[in-house]
Amino acid sequence: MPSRKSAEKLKTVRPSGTADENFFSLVYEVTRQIPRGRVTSYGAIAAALGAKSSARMVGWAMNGCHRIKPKVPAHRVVNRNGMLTGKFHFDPPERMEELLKKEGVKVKNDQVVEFKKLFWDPGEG
DNA sequence: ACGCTGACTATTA
DNA sequence: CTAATAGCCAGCG
Repeated sequence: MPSRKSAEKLKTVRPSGTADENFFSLVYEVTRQIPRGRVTSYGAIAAALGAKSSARMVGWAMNGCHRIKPKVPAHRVVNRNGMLTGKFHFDPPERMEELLKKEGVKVKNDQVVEFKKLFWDPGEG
């Protein structure tokens, strides 16, 4: 069973009943559903999971995105302004906008162009 | 165990 | 308009 799901094992799991690993898994899942050439925000994902107030946790979950099995397009996740705030967390920081541009998303000054138009809501998928 | 930090967001000044 | 503050919750010293 638990073969790869341990992706977010970076914390030992807490039986307290708080965020738990489920939240992390959901974040990764939703992030994977982002269509190519589209982007979304941390808050949108958090809200889709019922934790709109915990947008930070989404960002924190992204911390382990690179070690997950199915690659997670974290580059498609930006802040609510469309700014690539997490670009510095990528292997090479330039990788984020590089991938976005490759998918057809224009990036200017670390910010997604026409972000409002390219925005994808997890609930619509 | 306490406190700071952080890939966020909304509100208030 | 911009700047500062509060709320969120998990990880680390």
